[in-house]
Amino acid sequence: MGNTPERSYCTDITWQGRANCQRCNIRHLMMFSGLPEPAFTEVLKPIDNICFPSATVLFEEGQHDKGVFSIRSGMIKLLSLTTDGTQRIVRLLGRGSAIGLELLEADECYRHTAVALTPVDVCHIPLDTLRHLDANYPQLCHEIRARLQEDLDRADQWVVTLGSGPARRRVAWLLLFMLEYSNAPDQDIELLGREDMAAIIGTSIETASRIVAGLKRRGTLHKTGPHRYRCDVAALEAITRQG
Amino acid sequence: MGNTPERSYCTDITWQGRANCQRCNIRHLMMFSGLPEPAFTEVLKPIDNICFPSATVLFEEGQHDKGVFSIRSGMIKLLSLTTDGTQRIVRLLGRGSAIGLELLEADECYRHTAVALTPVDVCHIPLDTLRHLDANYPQLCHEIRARLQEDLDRADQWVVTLGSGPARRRVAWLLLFMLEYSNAPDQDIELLGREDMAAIIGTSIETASRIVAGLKRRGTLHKTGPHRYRCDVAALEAITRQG
DNA sequence: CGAGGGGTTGACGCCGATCAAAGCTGGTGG
DNA sequence: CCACCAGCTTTGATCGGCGTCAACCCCTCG
Repeated sequence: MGNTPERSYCTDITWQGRANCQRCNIRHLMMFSGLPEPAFTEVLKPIDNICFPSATVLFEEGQHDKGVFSIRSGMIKLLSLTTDGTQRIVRLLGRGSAIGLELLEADECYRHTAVALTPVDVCHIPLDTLRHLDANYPQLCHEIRARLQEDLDRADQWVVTLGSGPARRRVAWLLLFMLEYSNAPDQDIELLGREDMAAIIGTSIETASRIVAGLKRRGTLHKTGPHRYRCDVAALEAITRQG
Repeated sequence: MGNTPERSYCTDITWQGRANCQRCNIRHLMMFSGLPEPAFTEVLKPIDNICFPSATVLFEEGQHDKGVFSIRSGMIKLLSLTTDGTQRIVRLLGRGSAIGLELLEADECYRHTAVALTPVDVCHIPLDTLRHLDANYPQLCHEIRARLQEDLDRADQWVVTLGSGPARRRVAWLLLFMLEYSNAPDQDIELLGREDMAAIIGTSIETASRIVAGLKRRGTLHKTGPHRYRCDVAALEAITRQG
């Protein structure tokens, strides 16, 4: 309860407990940002703020009733299994995104498995709470709809950019997306593991590795820390165009 | 104004004019199905029912202000251009689907180009009309949200099934989707042109052609009319699993 | 029935999958 | 603080699948 309660309450990675959406310092990014004050007090209690370590499975495809998560920080992958047993990553989500909104529709079960790629800080909203708000505050439906539209745009973008063309070009797109998603201050990103990259661009692990290794040799990727690399954006964009 | 006005009014392919949503014989499938009666009279006039021949471009990526279309019959493809100039088809849509809902979000421009794959019968809803209804009838937002969720599910499914694995398997998936989308009474479908198939599964035209030709030879596809083929569903599902 | 455009097929080369092995790197415990 | 280990990354060799270019065929529509 010092001078910066908004920050110390829930972006502290060690803190776990009741969410305080009114004070939330990234509230403008979150799903409830447009709700009137009464809705906040009404809804405050059942919403939990939780931190999970990297690699935690938040939920699995086909499950239900676990509720919706709103991401405060960190990155989460949504994946499905293909008929040959390998995983395919369908979307990457970060700060401000919500996952599990599909529970609001009739069948009430998750369409994907959600796994943390980094330590994540999320708010958990029980389905009943969300339904209640959804029924009483029309503004929330618009907010959710906008998020679905964003997800849809992103999914379509993946089909177009990561779903065709030579593997080299797809890697370039992926790196550019990572830069964008992580809001990198300079042009540093934390590289994904090769297995995840392969599951995103739809190639073998070895191919992903060969291409990344090539980019490093050529200086397009320059190491700045453990798993961190600075990207030559111009070079990546060039690959995006020619191959 | 005979005995079957619902049918003769607007499923007649030669008729063009005012939409009559109240009498619409596929109204239960359409976006306005949940609206109260006053909303219908209020909204009736600005909505047009239109038929377009095959290959018509309904709108193009980046345009705005043309409004939203609700599909009464026929099939429409949504496509984007890749960086190398070839088209990539992102989604197929048929009866009951809406296209252009992205206009409701802030930037108000289409994300894709929409082209009729067959003769289509659509209702055209001006953006202002939709906005007005959206603001006054909360039920409509839920209806639209459900449609976005469906589109999202379909987009994700495409990434997983049509975005990886050998070309043979992708063609099998595509044919199974076509069967599902077209609600084929028996297991007949109208095959797409090879260029469209290639743009959906992300291969060259020749590869798509070779695979389809192979399926014909093997009897998995059996000709029943011009461009029409009966599918051996079991065989396609087998390909889906093994390759 | 006749033209035209899409569909099919062949030959060839390259990209990327696969299998296998070696090199790094970060984390752990002495 | 250093050595070591496990898992991840990188690299090599080989092979099959798919893209490309080109020619031919056939079906569809007028």
